[in-house]
Amino acid sequence: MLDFLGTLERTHRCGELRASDAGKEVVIMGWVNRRRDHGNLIFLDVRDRSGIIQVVLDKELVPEGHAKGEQVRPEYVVAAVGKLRLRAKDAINPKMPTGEVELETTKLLVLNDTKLAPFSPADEAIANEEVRLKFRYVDLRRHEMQRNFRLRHDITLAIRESLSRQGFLEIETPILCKSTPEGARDFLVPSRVHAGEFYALPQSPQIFKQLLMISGFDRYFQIARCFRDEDLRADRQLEFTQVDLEMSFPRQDSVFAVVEDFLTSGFAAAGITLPKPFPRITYDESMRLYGSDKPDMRLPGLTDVRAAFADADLDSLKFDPALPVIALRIPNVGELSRKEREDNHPLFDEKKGAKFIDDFKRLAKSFPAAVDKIRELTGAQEADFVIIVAGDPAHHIQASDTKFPGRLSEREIAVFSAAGNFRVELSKKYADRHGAFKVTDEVVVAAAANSEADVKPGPLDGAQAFQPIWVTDFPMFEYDAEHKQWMPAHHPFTSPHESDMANLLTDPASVRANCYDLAMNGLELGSGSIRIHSQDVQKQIFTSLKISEEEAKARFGFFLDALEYGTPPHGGHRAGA
RNA sequence: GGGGACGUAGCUCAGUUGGUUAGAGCGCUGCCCUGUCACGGCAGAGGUCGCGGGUUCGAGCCCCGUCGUCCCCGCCA
Repeated sequence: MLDFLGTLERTHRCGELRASDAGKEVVIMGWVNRRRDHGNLIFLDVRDRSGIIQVVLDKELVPEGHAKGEQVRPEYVVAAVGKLRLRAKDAINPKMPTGEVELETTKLLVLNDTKLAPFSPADEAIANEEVRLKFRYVDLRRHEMQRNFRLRHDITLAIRESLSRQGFLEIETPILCKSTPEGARDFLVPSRVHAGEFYALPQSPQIFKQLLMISGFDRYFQIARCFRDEDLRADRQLEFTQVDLEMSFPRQDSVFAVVEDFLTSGFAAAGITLPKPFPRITYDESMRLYGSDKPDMRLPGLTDVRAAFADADLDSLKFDPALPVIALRIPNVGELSRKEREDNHPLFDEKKGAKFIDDFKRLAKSFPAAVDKIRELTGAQEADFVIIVAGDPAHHIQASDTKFPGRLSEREIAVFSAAGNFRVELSKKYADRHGAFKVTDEVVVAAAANSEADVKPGPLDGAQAFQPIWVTDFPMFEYDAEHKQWMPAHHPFTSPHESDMANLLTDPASVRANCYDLAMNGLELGSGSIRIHSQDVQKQIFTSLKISEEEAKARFGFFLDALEYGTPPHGGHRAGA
């Protein structure tokens, strides 16, 4: 028989109770996490979103309460009334935040019973995804899930506060809308009124936010839901959330300052301190130093050691002398056996037209002078694992050899990125040995522990663990070999560098974009650009993309019209949430 | 669209070369227990080995098909 709640009111959340509350008359309500029945003495762990408190039912003192405690099972909903008391010294549980106290119960109400779910929120091992989703409401009772939701709330609140403080207005944009030509497949919603026609769900608020700038809202942001009907991955969902923003009259620096502020605020809400301002690197430098446009800077970068080799050396090693010779080193990996090295071979992508030498010892025997020089250039220690990556003349990839002053050719990029990918794969594989990722794990664990308490301890220094960096000056276009045409690397509204405009038609590969990514630890956190605000430039871009006027009109018509009605210079950013 | 792994008790999983009655831990049910906190003790229930077909004297195990789940590639401007 269930009890009625009546006029009883909760006085505290379970997890909030501390030694300083001892002596108080307390009413708590929640779910039974575990029951420990000692016959005449029963302990109930009662749980709500704040945590767990031990409720004691003594048959001698409260026979009715004890009798109810005997019927109670895990996940029953109960209310317990009584006096909070300090536990005896030898009964203190240092593993629980509430472990110094317990509730000496005078009255126990059973508010609801439960069917037996296939798993319990108190379980250590978690059930498979399918079962968890079917019983989502039970799964979400788990401490870890409650903590994640809370953390997300804290972070988005901090982001809203930061952006609002910086003069941004949060504005919602339509969900049911016209299909816009972005990269992914649209989700479609059939229209009841217009049979046979469909609404599309937005892949991002890109067009809307640019329209808002044209409308004079000046600074806009939105924590926006985006929809893309593409195949899933473990870290990719059909609907996801972005922090989306756009501002008028921006310089690139002003966008960076805004993003750095909301991001550091968000991390601070998770108890992690990021140093401001974030470092910056151009796309070309990033390719040169990390072989990637989203560098992971927790480990040493790449070193071009071409100069260490005489031309004759390169010839006998069958390295392409026109391309960089790259040393990549991963600290403290130690010496690898031949078998271990062979197991690593599949991690290297030979299709990029590059080859490698991973037997540094043998290289030292044949080319001692070169190896000395490499050690000097890379600062490699005895215990470091060093691999040489170079262009393979036998494996020429299809690429133009055009080179621009101070910029990388496609073929160079191919070698750098082959080395960069290898660096990342090997870093993951030998994470235990170099230990550079461990710092991150430790900070994450510590931050998670912080977020469990209502009052957070001091912030953690995440400077070593989380290394954000701006990557700037991306190429404007990428060559799509399959369709034999130039494609926008970002999107077609990204503005080109003013100084590169002259090459738009003659030499698309050389044009840099006012476009930037924010990378952290080898992941892309977000990206953005300064947009095109002039109809003129926009037309030139379409021309170089070989998009005809009719086609442009059909695909972006209303947006191009809008550009003709007083569009301010504007730019923005979006970041995954 | 392509590739891989998996599917055995409510949950997490083991099951050897194809061989008698398919196991463990947790959970569940009953009984005992006044200081536990992943309480403990005793007893017990619980299985269409995803499904269909085949090979075999004999299939959880081998083969074919099928369904489902997860992961990866393509895809995600």
